[in-house]
Amino acid sequence: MVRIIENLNLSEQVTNDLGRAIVAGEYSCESGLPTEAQLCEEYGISRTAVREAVKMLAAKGLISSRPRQGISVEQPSNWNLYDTSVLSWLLDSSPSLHVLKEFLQMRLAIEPQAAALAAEFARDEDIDQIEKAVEAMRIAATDPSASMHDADLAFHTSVLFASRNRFFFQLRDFIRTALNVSIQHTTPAKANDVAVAEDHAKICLAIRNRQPERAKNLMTHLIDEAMSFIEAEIKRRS
Amino acid sequence: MVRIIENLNLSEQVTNDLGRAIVAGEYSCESGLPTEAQLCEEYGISRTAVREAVKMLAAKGLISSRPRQGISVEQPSNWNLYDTSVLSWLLDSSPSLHVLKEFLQMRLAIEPQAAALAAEFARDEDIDQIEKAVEAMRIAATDPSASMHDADLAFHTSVLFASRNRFFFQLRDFIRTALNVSIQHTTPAKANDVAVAEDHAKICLAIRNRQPERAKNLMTHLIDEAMSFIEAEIKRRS
DNA sequence: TTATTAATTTTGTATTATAATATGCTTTAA
DNA sequence: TTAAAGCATATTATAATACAAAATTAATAA
Repeated sequence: MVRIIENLNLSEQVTNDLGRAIVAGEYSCESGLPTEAQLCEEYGISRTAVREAVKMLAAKGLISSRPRQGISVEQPSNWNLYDTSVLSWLLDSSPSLHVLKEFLQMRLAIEPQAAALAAEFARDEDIDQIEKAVEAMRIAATDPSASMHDADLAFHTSVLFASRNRFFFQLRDFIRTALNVSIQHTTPAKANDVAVAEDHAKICLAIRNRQPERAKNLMTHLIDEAMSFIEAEIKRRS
Repeated sequence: MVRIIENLNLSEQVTNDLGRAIVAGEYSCESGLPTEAQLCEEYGISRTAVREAVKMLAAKGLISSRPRQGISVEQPSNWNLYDTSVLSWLLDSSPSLHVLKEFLQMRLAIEPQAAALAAEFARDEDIDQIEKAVEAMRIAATDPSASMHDADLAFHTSVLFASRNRFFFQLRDFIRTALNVSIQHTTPAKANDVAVAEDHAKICLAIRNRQPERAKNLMTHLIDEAMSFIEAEIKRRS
C-alpha cells in the first residue's frame, strides 16, 4: 500500500504517500480527503499515525482539518513550494520541462542579486569556498571521473551563503532541485565544460574584487544561457 | 502557561509556543528540547497533543526527534523561513530593523523580475487587477480614511500573481510581512503619497505596454527608495 | 581487552474512550 | 408560514494506557 522508504517512520511514510497523491491531483479541493477512520482502514494503520501525517501535511499548507467537516485540500496557491518535500512531490507529478522554466525564471531573480550581495558583504572565507568550487569545476571539466554537477552545486550554494542573507541561503534546496532537473534535460556533452568553468571563475573573481554589478551581470548571463537552451528545447518539442 | 489564541486548537497553540521559544533561542541545538514526557508535564496536556505539535514543528524544519535521543533543535539554516509561522516567530525575536534590510535585499531580487515577467506573460485580467490596486492607492493618497497600506499590498501581490510563475506568487506572504515591517519604521507622513502612487502607476503602465525592462527598472527604483531610507535609519541609530 | 548480552530510556504505534465542534434536521412557537 | 431553538449525528480533538522499536549505556563472559 505505502511505498516503504528507508529511514522513514510510519507517519512520515504516510505523509509522503498522501502528499504525493495530493500534489498529483488525486484529491482535489472539492473532493477533500477521506476521513481519518477511512485512511486508517486504507493504510491498515492506527489513527495515531494517520493524525500525525495529517498534522505534518497541514504544517506544509497542503490540507486543513476541522471537526465534522473532515480533511480538506488547500488551494495549490497555499502549498509551501519552498518546502523540500512539497517541491519533490511537485516534480514527481509535473512535466519537468515546464517547471524547469519556472525554476530558471526564479534563479534569474535570485542568483544575480545573491552574487551582487556576495561582492558587497561576503567574508574572505566565504569567497575561499566559492573559489574551491571553481577549482573543482575546472578539474571536473577535464577529468571524467570527477562530478561537474557536484562542483556546480557547490558553487551556487556557496554564492548564496556568501550573500550573508538568510533568505537567499534558505533557497539552496530550491536551487539544488533546479540544478537536478536541469541536468535531466542537458545532453551530457562535456565539450564546452571548460568554458563553463571559466564563466564561473569570472563570477568568483568579480566577487573577490568587490564588483557587485559585474558579478550580477555575469551571473545573469550564466543563467540566461541555460534559459535560452531550455526555450529552444520547449519549442523543439511542441 | 500557553498563550491562548483564538481559533487555535491545543496542539497548534503548543506549536506556536514552542516554535516561538525555539526561534527566540530558548532551546539551542546543543541543549535540545525536553522529552515528550516533560513537555506533557510542563504544559499539563496529553502526549497526543505534544506529539502533534512536535510533528508540525518537524515539518517546518525546526526540530527532529529520534528514539532514545529525544527532540533536537535543527540548525537555523534548516528552518523553513518561507513558512508564515516561522517568519512571524522570527520577527517576534529579532531586531526588526536588521531583518528589514534582509527583506528589502530579497524584494530587490524578486519584485523587479516579477514585474518583468508580468510585462511578458500577464493576462489582461491580471493587469486589470494591478490597475485596480493603483486606483486604490491614488484614492488613499488623498483620502485619510482609505488605507494606503492595503492598496500597496494589493499592488505588489497582484504583480507577483501576474508573473504567472508559482514560485513568485508563493512569496506573497513573505512580501506582505516585509511591507508590514516596513510601515513600522516609516513615519506616517502622507506628504509624498501622491508621488508614490504615481510611481506605482508607471509600473502598471509599463506592464500593460509590455515593456519588461522598463517595468523591472521602475520596480527596482521603487524598492531602492525604501532601501536607502532604511540604510539611513540604521546609520542614524548606530 | 574485546565481543556479546542485558538493561534502560525515549520515541513510535496501537487501542479505547470521551469531549468538542459543526452540520443538518426536527420540533416548536410566533 | 416562517424563524428560532434544540436535538441527533458525524467527524475531528484530546486523553489515557499499553506495548513495540530503537539507540545508548552498562554489565558480563570469553
